[in-house]
Amino acid sequence: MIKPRARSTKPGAALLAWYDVQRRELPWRARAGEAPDPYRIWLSEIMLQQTTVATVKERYAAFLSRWPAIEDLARAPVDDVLAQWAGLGYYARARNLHACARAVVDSADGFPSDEAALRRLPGIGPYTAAAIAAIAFDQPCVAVDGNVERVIARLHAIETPPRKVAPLVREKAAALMSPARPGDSVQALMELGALVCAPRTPDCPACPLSSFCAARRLRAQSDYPARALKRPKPRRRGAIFILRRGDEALLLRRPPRGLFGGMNAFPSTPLTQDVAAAEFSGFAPCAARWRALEEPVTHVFTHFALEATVFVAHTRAKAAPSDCRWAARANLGKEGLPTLMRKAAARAGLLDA
DNA sequence: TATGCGTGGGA
DNA sequence: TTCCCAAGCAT
Repeated sequence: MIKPRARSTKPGAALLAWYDVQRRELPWRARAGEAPDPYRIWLSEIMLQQTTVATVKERYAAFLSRWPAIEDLARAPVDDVLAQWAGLGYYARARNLHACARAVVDSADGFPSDEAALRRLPGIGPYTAAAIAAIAFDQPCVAVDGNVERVIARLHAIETPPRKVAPLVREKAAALMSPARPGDSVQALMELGALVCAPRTPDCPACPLSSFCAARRLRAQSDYPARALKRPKPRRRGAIFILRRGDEALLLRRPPRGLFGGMNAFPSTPLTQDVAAAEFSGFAPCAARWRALEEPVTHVFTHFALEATVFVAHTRAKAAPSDCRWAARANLGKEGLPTLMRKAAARAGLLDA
């Protein structure tokens, strides 16, 4: 008795057939048969770096509405772009986005379609360069993101540790690409990872590649991809200082780099360091009658958890301490504060929580 | 190459 | 509560 052959189709073709039916309508995604807009693809790819589709959907619409074309974005002051980005995190993305817009608009050739040229632009790394080249320009480039790595690692039961797995994943992903439809192939792999081959509970019965999947044969889907060992997240303490001048002005500063680089922030202890309560006063922006609010604000970053005591003081001084500026309280919402700083402002009763 | 860099949601 | 992690990049 000959076993019936389940693999009637090649995996790459099965993947595309699945994508043609199951693909989501996304604001930045061209509909079938429509030409993609490189500006929109690029903007979405930058926003989507380490950020969920649900979050990006909301922010993308507002961003695109404000700057409909890359020339508009290039013309805008970088501070406006950062303010619009506030709350999205990883603020270097916004600085690089703006720098990239200016570089593209200043160049005679417009938006590059070549992976290598894209890779040279600020904020565009290996994944994003390949994704833009494939999706916006239909070039045969293999974009490997977290989704693709997971799909491929399971498909081939790859045991290679995460640090060294990239070349193999890339090779296996390339084998799934359709030469006729590179953009759709790339998106299909990512879509499969997002909708079916999910990190925790893959829906294998719904997967077009299930009959090819080594991890499924081993009944060990959750063992792939091999995960890096995690280090415990340090807990740090710090203080945030909110100085009020009368009822109309607040003291803000912009950290030049690092955490919240370029963003508006209240003066604080160096938040990436653990600072004991006894040391707080040494970091206040000026001498004043600082009053500590009862409940600290807590915030969890990628690499540490913070508990910050919020201090408030009033002053009548006109001059702002060095590195700082006065901002109208009424504009606080528009200034574009990072989420932690919004929490602090809310705790002080200056913003709605 | 290992680390720093935000935030929000789901299990 | 805690953990995981989401279309990564720069240095």
